[in-house]
Amino acid sequence: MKELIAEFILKALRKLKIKKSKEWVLSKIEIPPNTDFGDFAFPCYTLVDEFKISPDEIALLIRKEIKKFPQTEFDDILTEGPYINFFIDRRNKARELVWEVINKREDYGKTNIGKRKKIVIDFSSPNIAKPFGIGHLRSTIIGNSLAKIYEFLGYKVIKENYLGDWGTQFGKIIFAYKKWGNEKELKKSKKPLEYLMKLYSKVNKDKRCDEKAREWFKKMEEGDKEALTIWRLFKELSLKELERVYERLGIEFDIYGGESLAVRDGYKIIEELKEKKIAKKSQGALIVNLEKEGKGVCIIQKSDGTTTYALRDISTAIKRYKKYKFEKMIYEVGQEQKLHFKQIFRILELMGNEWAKKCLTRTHGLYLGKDGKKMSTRKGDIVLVEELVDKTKELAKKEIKKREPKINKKELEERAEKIAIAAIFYGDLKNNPAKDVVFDLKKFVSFEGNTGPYILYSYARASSIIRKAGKIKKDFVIKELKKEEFDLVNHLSKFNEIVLKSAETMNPSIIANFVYESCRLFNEFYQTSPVIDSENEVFRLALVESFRQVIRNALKLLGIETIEKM
RNA sequence: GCCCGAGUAGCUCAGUCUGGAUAGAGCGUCUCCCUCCUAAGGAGAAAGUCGAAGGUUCAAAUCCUUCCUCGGGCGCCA
Repeated sequence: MKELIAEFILKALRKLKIKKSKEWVLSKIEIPPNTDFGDFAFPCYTLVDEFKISPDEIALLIRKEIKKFPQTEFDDILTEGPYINFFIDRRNKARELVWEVINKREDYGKTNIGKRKKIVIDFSSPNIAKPFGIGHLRSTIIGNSLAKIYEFLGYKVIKENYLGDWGTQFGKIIFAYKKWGNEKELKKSKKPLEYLMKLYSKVNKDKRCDEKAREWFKKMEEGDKEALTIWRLFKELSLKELERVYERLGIEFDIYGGESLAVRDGYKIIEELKEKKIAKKSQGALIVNLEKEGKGVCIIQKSDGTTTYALRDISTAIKRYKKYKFEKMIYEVGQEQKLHFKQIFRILELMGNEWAKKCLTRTHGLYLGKDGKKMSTRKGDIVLVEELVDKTKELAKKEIKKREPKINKKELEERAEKIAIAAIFYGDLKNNPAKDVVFDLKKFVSFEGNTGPYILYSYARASSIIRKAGKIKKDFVIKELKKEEFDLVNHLSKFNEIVLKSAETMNPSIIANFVYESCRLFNEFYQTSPVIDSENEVFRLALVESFRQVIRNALKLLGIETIEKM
């Protein structure tokens, strides 16, 4: 369509003795901000130098020429100030869109640009010495969404949960456990991680424990039996709890990796780094100095001989490349780790790994406390993911009961759970990942406006119409197309380009915003245009069905499930 | 000090990459709409020096420069 417009404009310009290339014209054609203005527009102030008259007059002149050409593609061509606005055959567009969505179903919006090339996504990756707090929720939700987006585009995605299961913090916990804890209490405790957590915060309060913690960590690295037995016990308990949460959230991984698996190969890398003279000794530690490149200093091995997470990350990256030969590897991590990964990628490159440039980070902002400052485990303001889900779920239950007092218990539970998860996932994903989010439970749990429940509610309304109307037919004739109908159609037709853009920018919020806008337009349509028993019933039903399909497809990419009733 | 982010309505944010029509939403405030497919909804109103100043351009929230504010990072935490 754009091509055709460009040709018309070129032809008109030629008549008016102005020379321009087709590329130039194409680059100037835009889509108006509002469908009232038309479907495509050509701005004429781009031609003031050539014409030496006002842009409004240029628009009139060009339009006059175009009007002379025989054409059937456009419903209308109008000028509005300096713009020439083209109106396409909207009924035709509506019919095509609705057919396409209904025929393609869950494949609507899919492409195969990925061609099964591999993308490794490292996400969630919680520190398992701590309970699963909302600090790790962002990575979990965003990473999960990115994985689904790339899969939708035909990539083979490998989802890896790279557990923080090694390091000095385990030394701390072991020390604290040996000093203040015991196995009986740990096993008795319903939430063993909370028990460990108490020990952890106790040990953090006392700086004098750091030395002991490092000693215990050193023992772990040296293979000390007692240390490793305790460590294994903790890891097992953590994993159990984590898996339960992941299941609730509907999140799956292809692989549970972990730093502990990277230690052995780490020693080989130390040798390589020394040999290639990339790393050197400094103050007793082994470091790679990247200060000249503005990337600071990276510590590879501490002065007591223990490994660092930098080393383990390098080791893991190499192992992954050997295994997958990935096209891309994305680390979904907090922004505070940006420098760390810059260092890792650079060191990999210095080691001669060409593929280092295929590694990138998708960094997200932090959840901040109400004071606008970082929330920290140490301050004790940790919010557990399960607690958050439970609280949100309680609220959802209340709302459901208001509307449906007689609902049976099983259905209530299921529906409330899905609403809660939608609220939490959507509440996160609607934000640009790069930005910090102030954590406000009230906002998370809010069900009005731009929220997960609003989306689910809109969907449920649409489903209700379909339920009552019965079968959808495709043999409709659109007599008249209302603005609310076309705006919805027009918006739904952008789904594919939205998915591509969100993949390109690794930003699921683009899809979330698309979903919101779709629902807003649907609700407007819902309010103004009765479906059942209307003159346009067949078309409107098909449109409602298209809306449902697109929302389902889009929400799936965000890791959110729809519900039919609300 | 240096390096990354961010600064848009009272609050929370879209829009900035790729400059163009009246800067959009939600929450909150005010006014309407359930004899009608789910009011967790819709319509309308009030509310903006787009952090500041320069610059580029026919045109700047958007691009460039400088500055200010906030957050994060910067050698043995991850």
